[in-house]
Formats: sequence, C-alpha cells, structure tokens
Amino acid sequence: MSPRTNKQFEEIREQSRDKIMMAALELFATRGFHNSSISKIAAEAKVAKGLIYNYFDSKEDLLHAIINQALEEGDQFIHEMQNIEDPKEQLRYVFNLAFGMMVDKFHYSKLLTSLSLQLDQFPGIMKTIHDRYKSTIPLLEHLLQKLGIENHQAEAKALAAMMDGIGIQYIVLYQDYPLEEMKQYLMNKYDL
Amino acid sequence: MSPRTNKQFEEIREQSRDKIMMAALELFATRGFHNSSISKIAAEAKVAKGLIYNYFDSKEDLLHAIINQALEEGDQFIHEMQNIEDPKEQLRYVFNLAFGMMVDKFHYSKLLTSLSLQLDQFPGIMKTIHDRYKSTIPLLEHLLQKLGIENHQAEAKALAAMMDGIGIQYIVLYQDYPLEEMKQYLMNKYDL
Amino acid sequence: MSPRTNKQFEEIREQSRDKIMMAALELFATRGFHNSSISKIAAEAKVAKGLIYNYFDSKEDLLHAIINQALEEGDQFIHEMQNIEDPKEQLRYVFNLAFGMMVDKFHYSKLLTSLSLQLDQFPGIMKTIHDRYKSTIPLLEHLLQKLGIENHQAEAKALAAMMDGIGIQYIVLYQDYPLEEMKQYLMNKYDL
Amino acid sequence: MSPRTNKQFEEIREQSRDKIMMAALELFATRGFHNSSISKIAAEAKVAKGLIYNYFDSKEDLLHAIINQALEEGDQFIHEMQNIEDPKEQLRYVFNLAFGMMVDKFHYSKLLTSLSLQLDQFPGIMKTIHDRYKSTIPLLEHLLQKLGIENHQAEAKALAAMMDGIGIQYIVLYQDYPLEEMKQYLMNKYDL
DNA sequence: AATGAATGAGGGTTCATTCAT
DNA sequence: GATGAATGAACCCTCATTCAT
Repeated sequence: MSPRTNKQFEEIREQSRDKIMMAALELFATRGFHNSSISKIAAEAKVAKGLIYNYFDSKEDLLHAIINQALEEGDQFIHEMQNIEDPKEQLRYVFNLAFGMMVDKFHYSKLLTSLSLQLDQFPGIMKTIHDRYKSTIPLLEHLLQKLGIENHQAEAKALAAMMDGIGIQYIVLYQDYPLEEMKQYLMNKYDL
Repeated sequence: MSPRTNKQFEEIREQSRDKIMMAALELFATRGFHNSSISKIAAEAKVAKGLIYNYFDSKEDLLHAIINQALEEGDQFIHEMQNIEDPKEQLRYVFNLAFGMMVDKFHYSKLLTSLSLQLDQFPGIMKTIHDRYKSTIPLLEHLLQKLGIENHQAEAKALAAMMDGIGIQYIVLYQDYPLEEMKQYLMNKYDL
Repeated sequence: MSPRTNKQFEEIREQSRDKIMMAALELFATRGFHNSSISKIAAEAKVAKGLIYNYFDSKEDLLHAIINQALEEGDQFIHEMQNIEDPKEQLRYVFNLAFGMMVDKFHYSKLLTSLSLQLDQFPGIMKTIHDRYKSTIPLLEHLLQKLGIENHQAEAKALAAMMDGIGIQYIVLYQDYPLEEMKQYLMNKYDL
Repeated sequence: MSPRTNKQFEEIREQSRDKIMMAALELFATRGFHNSSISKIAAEAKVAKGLIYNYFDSKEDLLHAIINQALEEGDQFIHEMQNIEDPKEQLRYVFNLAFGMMVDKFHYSKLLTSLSLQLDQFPGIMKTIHDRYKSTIPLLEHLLQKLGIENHQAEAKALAAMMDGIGIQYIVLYQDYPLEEMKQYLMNKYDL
C-alpha cells in the first residue's frame, strides 16, 4: 500500500539505533573496543551486521556516538547542579551523582575511564576527554571555596583525584570494593 | 670459530629477550595491546618477527612476561620498604617511590593501569592484578596505624584511591598535571 | 479522488523508468558499472532504492535495458540512412551521425565502448555487441563500393577501425582531442 | 640452521611477486579490475590471500605495478625504435611491434585499453595514460614527415586512430578479426 | 507506485603464528 | 639463535536485493 510515514520511519530508526548503541556500549566496556567486533555487536543487538552501517559511518563513529551521549548526559547533570544554591546541597548532589553514576552507569563509566587511558589511539575524542578532565577541577575548587574550605585549590585537586581513584578501584574490584563506605567517608569529611 | 660457551649463549638470549620486551612495553603502553602488532614490535626491537616466538609462546605470553616483570620490581620495592623501621620514613619512601615510578616508569605505569580496566579481556592476568589492588590497602592501613592516624582503615582506603587517581590523571593530562604539587600536598598532610 | 486512469499510470511508470535509466547511464559511463551502486543510482534519480526493482529485475537487467535502448536508437539511424539514395549523401549522413553521437551521446558512446572491452563480464550482452561490430563492416563495404572506391573491402575495414579509434581517443582525451579536424579529414578523403 | 641469504630471499620474493602479477594481469584483463577479487587472484596464483599484501600495499597498488611494468616495456621499444635510422625501417618496426604486441601481449593490451576508458575511476594512473596517448602522435608525425608524406600531421592522427581502432576491434572480435590483413593493408599503404 | 529499513554474502585488508632454511 | 616468506582466520565495510508498509 502506501509507504510508511516519516514518523513511522523515524521511530523505527530510533529503536534500531538505540539497540545498536546499547549492545556496543556493553561490549566496548566489557571487552574493549578492539576486541568487540562489528559481528559481535550485531549479534548482541540481534541485528544484521550491515544495518550498523545504516546508522553509523564506521565502528569509530559508533564509539563517538556513545561517548557523546555519555558526555551530554554528564553535561546535563552539571547544569542541574549549578542551579542549586546552597553549596552543601551542591556538594551532596555531586557525591550522590558521582557515586550513583558509578553504579547505574557502570558501563559508561568504565568505557570512559578506559578510553581516557588510550587517548593516543583515538585522536578524535582526545580533546573532548581532555577538556572534561580539566573542567572538573575548577568546578570543585569553586564549590569548596564557597564551603569555606581552607586551601581549597589543593583540596579540590585532591578530591578530584580521589573520586577518579574510587572510580577505577570500583571498576577493578567491583563487588569487593566498599563503595558505600567510601561515599560515607567523603560525606563525613565534608560534614554533609 | 670456537663454539660459544653456554654463558655467552645465555647472554645473547637475555639481550634479545630484553630488547623485545622493551619494545613491546613501549608499544603496548602507547598504542595499546591490540594496536601493537608483532610486526611492529619486531621492527621496533630491530629483530625478526619469528624470533619473538623463540622467547615467548604468544603475543599474550609476551604481555604476561612484561606485567610480571613490572610486578616483581614492585614486590622488590615493597620488600625494601618493609625493612625501614621508622613509619614516617616508610611513608616518605612510599610516596617517593610511587611518584617516582609514575615519572620514571611511565610506560609500565600506564600499561598496568590500562590493563586494570580491561581485565575481562585478559583472564590470565586478572587474578594477579586483582590481588595487587587488594594487597595494597592492608599495607597502607598498617602504616597509618603505626603513625597513629585516627580512623586509619578509612584513611588507608582514601589514600589508596587518591594515589590511583593521581596516577590516572597524570597519565591523561601528563605535562598539564601538577604532579609535584600533589606530592607536596600529601607530604604536608602526613607531616613528612 | 478519482482513481487514475491506466494512461496516467503508464505515464508515471514511463517517467520513473526513464529517470532511473538516465541516472544509471550517467553513473555507469562515468564511474563504471561496478562502481555505481544501486543506492547511488537511486539518489541520482531522486527515487527510492526499492523502486528500481519495480522496473528492473536486477542491476544487470538495468544495464541491459540501457544498452538495448542505445542499440535501438542506433538501429533506427541505420534504417534512416538506408533510405537515402545518393551514396555520397549516405556517407555524409554516416559521418554526421557518428561524429554527432560521439558528442551528443557521449555517455552512451563511452559506456558501449567500455563494455565492448569487458564482454567476458557480461555474457548477456556479448552476442549483441559482437553482432553490432560485425554488422558495421558490410554496411561500409557496400557504401564504399557504391562510391566506386578501389579495394573497397579493405578500405571499409580500415574506415571502421579509424572510426572506432577516433571514438576511443575522443573519450580518453576529450577536450584535447581535435574531433572536428578528424571529421574534416574524412570528409576530404571521401570528397564530401 | 643459519637463515637464508639475502640473495635467496630476493629470488623467492621475485618469484612470488611475479606469480601474483601474472595472475592479476590475466584476471584484470579478462574479468576487469573490480570483478577480480583478491581471493580469486590468490587462488589463480596459488598463493595465500595474505601474501599479496606482502608485496603490494593494496589492490590498486598491484594494478599500478602491472601498468608500470607494461609501460616500461613500451618505453623500451620506443627507445629502440628511435635508434633506427631509415624511416621506412622505423615505420616497419613500429607496425611489427604494435601488431606483435596485440597478439603476444594480448592481456596487457586489453587491460591498458580498458583502463583508458575508466580513467575517472583510477585517478592515480590518469596522467600516465593520458600522456602516453598524447605522446604517440608527435612520434608518428615526425616519422611520416621523414617519409615525405603529404599532410603528415593529419595523416599521423589518422594512423594513430586506426591503430587504436584495430586494437580495440581485435580485442572485441579476437579470432574473428583479420588482424594480419589489416597489417598488410597498412604495410601496402606506406609502401613497406 | 513508492519507501527505506533490513539482510547477509562477499569484498579488501590485517595480523598472529608457522616453518624451511 | 635468527630470518622473513607464507598461511588463513577474522576483521571492517559495501552493496545487491527483499519486504513490510
């Protein structure tokens, strides 16, 4: 009969794109980018190999799409955080967010951390991730300053390092890592 | 043309093995394991491709050898550390060592951190690295306890996380990262 | 909303078919058959990929259709030529036609010449093109005989070769080729 | 024992390279470049697929190598021709050479002619073949001038076209084409 | 008549590994 | 101990073709 409407097509596309990105995210995070073949991704997404290229120009383009999605989500949270007025509330929000992401978005978190260490191999995302790293510290500095913390500049860097370290240790040790304990430690430290 | 003695043979073997491991380490660290072909390693080591298989069973075996070498070196340092009596001296030694390694053994450090995040891909080294992560904390706990630090258990975990976080941020940001400043921060914190 | 008449349907069909064939002709001629994907043809024709299969069984079938169209046009001209009585007029007609086609039907001309050299790849059109080549010479022979040319059999073959040679050189060198000069040369030679 | 000498390696390389180029030449000429897969070439050459990339960077590089070999051979003959003093002898040499090549180097000849018509697809060889076409005519002009032929410039172009035309017709009709007769026709025409 | 999402075979290419010397 | 030619599985990607709408 008559062909599908544009809207129908868009819905179908959205769904397929998502299926592929979800499958790729999981594989990239658990097996690594180079170890996750397009075939495996397609199988995981229950989709034909060729279809992936209907949505992404290349395997790297698929990776970029995933990363950008992750970063956009992150940007949104930072935005929301900046709408909070009380600095204590802000820091509590940051901790809740950061620890929550480690758990709920484990794959995103693992993939991004992994890629951070392989930036030489992915020049296309180098700047993006570099910038992300650099932009975190001023944010924390400002926050700690508002909280009246002494030596807030050094403390911000230390806190940033600790957060990253907790992240990586949680990724490596997972079930064995006392994530909640670490969160409490920080909450206490900043009297939240 | 007198035949070479056994000792000469062994020296030659040792040299070739070393050349290969050095070349592989650099490539693995900078370009990643999957991105470093045996051909490239052989070229970098100025050695024929086939020779690598005289010394290592497989590419993964070569990786294992490198990791074990790194870990053995680490073990040795821990041993030396434990011979120091004064706990302050001990902690100073730990910091000097850790920060020194980040700079002097940058490739080792980067490779090990990278691999930590890809353990699923290398089940052969999973346990080794897992154990390494887990064994660090009791060491620090003990040290902080001897220093009379309150809440030494939580503090040890926090310190371990911070050290890892500093490591990863230095790897990512490199020249832009204030490594020395972070070291001073820790030295001050523990009054060294 | 009255249903479309049969005639209207047929017109629509004809138009779509034509659009597709024109697009395919241009792509086949400029980029080659194997380098012109159905997708590109559809895009060029501003038509959905699937529609092409409403009109043609396969990509090769589309090629056949184009070739046959070209050959039919050629047949028609030969027919018209044979209605001319004066042999000089006939030859003049042939030259005008042949040189005119090289310019006006450049793509047809290029495609057919190209395919002539790849007949092994397209057995379906082999006989057709073979026959076309063979049928040209008797025609010219007859013509030159009527013009009273000595040794008309050899001259006909030579003329046929020269025409093909001019064609291929024009295709290769295009703007750099003195097509008009060659035409004058032949007109003079046969005193037209 | 001891590894092969450099000379042994070179011989082996030469042989394999040649096998591959021969197989590729035949396939490219008969089935076309895009229709000759690396797999088929390897099978024809009785060699593993991967080996081809030990000798050529890419499929196109393999094509370039074949073309350059062909053109170099051609250059050599032109050089030899220019050492002949008597112009009649020279022209006879040209005819013998050209007609001889059509038969003895049928595949080369077919491949080069085919590619001439697909230059848009192979920008890398465009200039080379263009130049080859353009350089032929002055050579013939000079030759016909020395032979005292009237209107030698137009005649040279006509002769060049005829040679190309004979070539293409021989390629298309092959056994059915009176190649020898055409050669005699030309020999007579120029009184050789 | 028309759309374009979906399929999967097959293309070019890379690379860990083997082996004769 | 050392060489590098040779292998073939597996990679990323393209594309003719099908089909539900």
